Amino acid sequence: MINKVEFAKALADGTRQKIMALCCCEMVSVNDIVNKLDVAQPTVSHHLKILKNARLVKSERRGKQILYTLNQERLARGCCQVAEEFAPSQPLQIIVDVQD
Amino acid sequence: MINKVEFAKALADGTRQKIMALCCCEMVSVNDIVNKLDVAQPTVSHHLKILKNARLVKSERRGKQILYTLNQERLARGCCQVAEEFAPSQPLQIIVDVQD
DNA sequence: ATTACATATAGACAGATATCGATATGAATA
DNA sequence: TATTCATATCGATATCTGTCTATATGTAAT
Repeated sequence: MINKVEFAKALADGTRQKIMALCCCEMVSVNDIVNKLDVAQPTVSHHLKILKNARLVKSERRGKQILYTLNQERLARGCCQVAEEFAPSQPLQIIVDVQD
Repeated sequence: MINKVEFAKALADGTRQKIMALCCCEMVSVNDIVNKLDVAQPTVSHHLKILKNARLVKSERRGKQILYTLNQERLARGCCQVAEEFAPSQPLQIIVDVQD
C-alpha cells in the first residue's frame, strides 16, 4: 500500500520529474543524469534518494556505476490509488495487453 | 493540458489531501472543513486557493457561504497524464460505465 | 445603516526543501 | 597498495511552504 502524501511529494518537483523522464524506460547512471540536466551531482543523488525512498526507482550496481530505473508499475499503481481515493466516480485501471 | 509539476504539488500535502477527501463527493463550505479538521480557517482558505489554482476544486457561492467540491474528472485526468508520461508501459484509462 | 456571519487576504514566523561545494565511501585498475 | 572514477554524505544557505493571528471584504439580516 502506498502512502499517498509521500507519493505525491516525490512527484512534486520539476527536477525529479526530469529525472523520472530520463530513467523511465532505461537504466541510467547518476552521471548520465548529471550530464543531461543542469544540476550538480549531489543534487541528483539527493533526488534519487527521495525517489528511492518512495520506491519509485530501483537501482543496481554495474561496476563502478549505479544504474537507476523507474519503477513504472509502482508509479502507475500510485496514480490509480490517488484516483481511487479522491475521484471514486472516475475509476482508473491499468490497461493490460492481451499478449502480456 | 495539465502542468504535471503544479498538479503533483497540489496533491503533495497531508492537509490538502484531507480537504480533498472531504469535498471529493459533496459540496462543503469552508467552515465545514474547518470544523472537521484541526486547522485554522485561513489555513483552509490557503489550501483551497492552491487547489483552485490547480483547478482541482470548483466553488460556488450559496448565500453567505462558498461551497467547494473536488473536480474529480480533472484529478483523474491528471493521474492518467502522469502515468502516461512516466509509466508508458503501464497505461491507465478511466473506466467508463456503459450506462453513462 | 448597522450588525453579524463567512471567507479571503496580509504579514509574520518556523520548519521543510532544493541547491551547492567539499569531502567521504566504495569499487575497479594500474 | 595507490590511484582513479562514480556515487553518497555532510554542512551551509537561500527559497519555499504551511501555519498562525489580525484584519479586510463581502453578503445577509436586523
